[in-house]
Amino acid sequence: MIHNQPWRDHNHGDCVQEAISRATALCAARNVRLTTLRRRVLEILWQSHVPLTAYAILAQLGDGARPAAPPTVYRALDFLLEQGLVHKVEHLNAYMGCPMPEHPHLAAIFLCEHCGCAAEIDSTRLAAEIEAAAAEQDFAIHRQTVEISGACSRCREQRAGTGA
Amino acid sequence: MIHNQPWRDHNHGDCVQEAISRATALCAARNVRLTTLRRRVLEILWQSHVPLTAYAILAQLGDGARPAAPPTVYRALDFLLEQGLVHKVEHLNAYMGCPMPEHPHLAAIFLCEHCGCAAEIDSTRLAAEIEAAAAEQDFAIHRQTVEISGACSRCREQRAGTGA
DNA sequence: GTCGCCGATGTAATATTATAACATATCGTT
DNA sequence: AACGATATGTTATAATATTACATCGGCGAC
Repeated sequence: MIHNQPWRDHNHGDCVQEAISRATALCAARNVRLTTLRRRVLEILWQSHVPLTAYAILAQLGDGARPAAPPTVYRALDFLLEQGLVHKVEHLNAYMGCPMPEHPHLAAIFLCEHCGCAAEIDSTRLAAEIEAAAAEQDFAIHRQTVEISGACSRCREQRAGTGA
Repeated sequence: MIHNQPWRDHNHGDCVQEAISRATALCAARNVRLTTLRRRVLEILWQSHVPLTAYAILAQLGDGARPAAPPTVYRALDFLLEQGLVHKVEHLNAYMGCPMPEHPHLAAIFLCEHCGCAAEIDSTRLAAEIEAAAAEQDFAIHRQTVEISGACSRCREQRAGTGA
């Protein structure tokens, strides 16, 4: 199942709104604090489907005068990662909002190298294959990363059109 | 298929020897140069099944007097990565030798968080699932990363034994 | 209420990972 | 030997992330 296809038209306001309301509900249910700072970081990440580096977030956190310091954003990211509200994109050393944070899951992330967009899919079969491989060697899974970089359909169409 | 299970007993000398001889043959066949420096880096990586950071390699490259400079090792790694002789482990910002460098392939890497060992498996079905997911959304794959961190069988047995 | 605790944030310094830019050396060919 | 191409050395710096300690702010105990 594909959870978002940023390279297809969509009402992005819905993405943002839903992400924030889910995060709010989830933190309330878990009795953890989605503070102003943490919510701001989450909002910044949801401004687009392009993953942002910690320092890109920092730049936006600065209140005009001076930018925030690194630990500020790394701590907020730590919290959001723990709660499953964001994923780290290892290929980019960047971070993105998770569209389905309610339950832990295998996040397979497709990354377009041209437009920078990231889409997360939830593939039951992919997860099952990994679990099977782990079971085969008696390996206890703690954390998984699946990232696929390449060219999304929209970018490929555009490039095909220009003969590129 | 599991290509190496470093947490099971094995004659590690065989790993090293085979890796070097395959690399040598492969570079000869491709008419690219496995220079002394590049081979040394590959040998350092094959000293164990624990992935090494670039700076850990650097420290070993130093000839006693002063350590080598970063570009030295990063350039060697670039070459080895291009030739498929090593993989980057994104979870660790580290590098490991590839046991089957002859053909490009999906490297699914299992990482033990206790002993540090890394094992690469080649799962046809896992690769097929990823290809299917990509095809479904008309995505052209360029690069893939699959990493599973957790506890290997040996470490789990040991910890079970101590009640930990 | 206010005292004290604890989690969250601010701040300064520094560690770790990676690259850019340019100089020098080495190899293979002519 | 002269040359071009590839590889390596060297210096500086960029980009990513963490440590350590100070301060703030909410919240319960009393």
